[in-house]
Amino acid sequence: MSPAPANLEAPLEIVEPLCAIFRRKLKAEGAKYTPERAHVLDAIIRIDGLFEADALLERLRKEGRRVSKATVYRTIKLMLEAGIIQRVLVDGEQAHYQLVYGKTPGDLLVRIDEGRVEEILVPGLADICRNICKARGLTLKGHRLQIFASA
Amino acid sequence: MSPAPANLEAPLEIVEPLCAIFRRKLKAEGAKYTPERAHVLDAIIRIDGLFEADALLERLRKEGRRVSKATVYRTIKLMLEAGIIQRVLVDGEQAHYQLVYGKTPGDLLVRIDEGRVEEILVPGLADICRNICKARGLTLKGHRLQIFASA
DNA sequence: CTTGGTGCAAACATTTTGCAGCACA
DNA sequence: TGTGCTGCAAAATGTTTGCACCAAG
Repeated sequence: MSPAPANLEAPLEIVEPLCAIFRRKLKAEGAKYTPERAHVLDAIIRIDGLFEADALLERLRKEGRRVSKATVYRTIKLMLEAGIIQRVLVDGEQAHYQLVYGKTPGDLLVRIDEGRVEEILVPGLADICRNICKARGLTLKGHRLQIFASA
Repeated sequence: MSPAPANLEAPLEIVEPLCAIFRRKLKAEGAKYTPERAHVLDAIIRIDGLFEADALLERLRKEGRRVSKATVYRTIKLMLEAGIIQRVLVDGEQAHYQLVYGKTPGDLLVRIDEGRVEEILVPGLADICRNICKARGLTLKGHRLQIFASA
């Protein structure tokens, strides 16, 4: 799977509902917007912050949605391709994902003492990265910053 | 396993050979500096940049060292604890590691078009992170930055 | 002897895939 | 009737662990 860079530079249209983006993507490749996919998207939208495939499945089950693990993973992959969510690497154990609302997805402040992860904005960082790329004749495609801190 | 933050603030003694650091750590907990562990350390030292457990094992095998997968993983864990190497999250597939020479381990420039990863230094970034932490009453423990770029 | 280390193979956790049956145009 | 979707279970990865045997003090 691809590196899934955070903070992609291409800004998205903000106003269009995620559901519409997803449906358009599905339609574009002859796929269907099924109830299961709707449930997954719905659950993701109501999660704030990061989520894992596992937790997402559990949550769906708790809400009475009968969705299989396979469908969750398959839907996650579709939503990654659609640019609705992106992969975030937090630890080496499992993949974490986060919703990409029109906004530039943020940098992360990781509290290593309590394990919480907070999304923050580091002003000027994108410019710093852009300059580094420019100095090498490269184009910035995104960045990912994690700050580790404790009390 | 713990998050393994990069760019730890505590500077290390630079001059002491890694082998000595490793032996001291092993001795401190009644463990032994075996030939297998020496071979793993030696191979890691000669790799420049990132490596994966898998590739490390393959390399050892090619050099005629008969080391098992289990020993490679176990040795990697020991070296993580000793602070000789650290885990870097590059993609969701497998763990990557890099050697920590007395230097502060650098930030990463990831060429998404060709898959190469280059270690770079982003001046001032540690200060930016420190200020963000300070503003929240937290102590900076490290950071990790990946910049994604293409030609 | 006792302690720790090794290799192997089995166990694990996460993610992907093959397949038979289902749903809907 | 064909196309895609689903659930299930099996497979595929990457990593860890249990165990029997080996080596060194």
